[in-house]
Amino acid sequence: MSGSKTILKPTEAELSLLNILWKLGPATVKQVHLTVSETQKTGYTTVLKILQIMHEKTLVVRDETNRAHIYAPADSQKQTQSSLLKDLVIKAFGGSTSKLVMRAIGDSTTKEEINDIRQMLDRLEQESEQ
Amino acid sequence: MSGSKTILKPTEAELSLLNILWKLGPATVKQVHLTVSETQKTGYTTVLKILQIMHEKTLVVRDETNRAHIYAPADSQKQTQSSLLKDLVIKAFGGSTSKLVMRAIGDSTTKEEINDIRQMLDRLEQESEQ
DNA sequence: ATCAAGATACGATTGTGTTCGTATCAGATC
DNA sequence: GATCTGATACGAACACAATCGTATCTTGAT
Repeated sequence: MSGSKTILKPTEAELSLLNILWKLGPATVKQVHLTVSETQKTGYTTVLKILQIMHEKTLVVRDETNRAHIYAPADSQKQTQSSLLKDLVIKAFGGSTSKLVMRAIGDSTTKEEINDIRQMLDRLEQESEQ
Repeated sequence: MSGSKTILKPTEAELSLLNILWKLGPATVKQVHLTVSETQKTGYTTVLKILQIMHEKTLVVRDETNRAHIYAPADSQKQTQSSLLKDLVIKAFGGSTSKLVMRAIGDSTTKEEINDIRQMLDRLEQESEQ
């Protein structure tokens, strides 16, 4: 069920632009470039080119109504995060999500985070029990 | 404390060989290639080359005593998994491990896995409390 | 109509990952 | 010591990601 299609894995540069688009919402190249520039020095046309490539790959949708095109993520942040996780689970954790989760927890979670996670588990179990 | 060094991120092909080395223990190119061949068709020299590159990058150590060199992972599977997770947390989850964990749990864990994770949380909390 | 400003499109360059064919080397056997 | 075998080393080819300079296009103002 749900999405399917063969999973599209964004590259590193693409993912960083997706992060910006999820934060800004639909945006022009100019806006994206401006945001990028807060943390890195990257040329305008570099951002443009990557967005164009992402459009070809259907990682983003593009509204060409106006002269300055408006780009928006094709998939939700949630879907993309799930894809990337699934990929890592397969390639580095032998397909076991729980192994990944336990490694992640063991590494670097604070007490507050542990509580958040426990609540999440409770909620999940309730849902699946009724 | 612990490892540090700038995190060395294995590529996809490298990671697949690391998985084999963790499973086999120290092994020759021949052994690695044989194992690879169970699931993919990859040339012997391809495996050799990748192992050589990994050696240059210090992703593996190499025993050159005998004619057929013996390769072994430089870092533990645990360390590598942690590195990869950390990388994904930063690039796709805004640095929040708990967000990653919750996404992973929400996606695809079975009841048994949920129990495993809960036990892990309990253990963690006990440890940090004493 | 022309022009200037600001946008997209194109093309080249560079770097890196992956693959493998061929060359070379080392060691055992005759 | 010549040869055969099985290993490593080298180099080239291909693909893709990332970057950016330059060319082209569009539109509003003169």
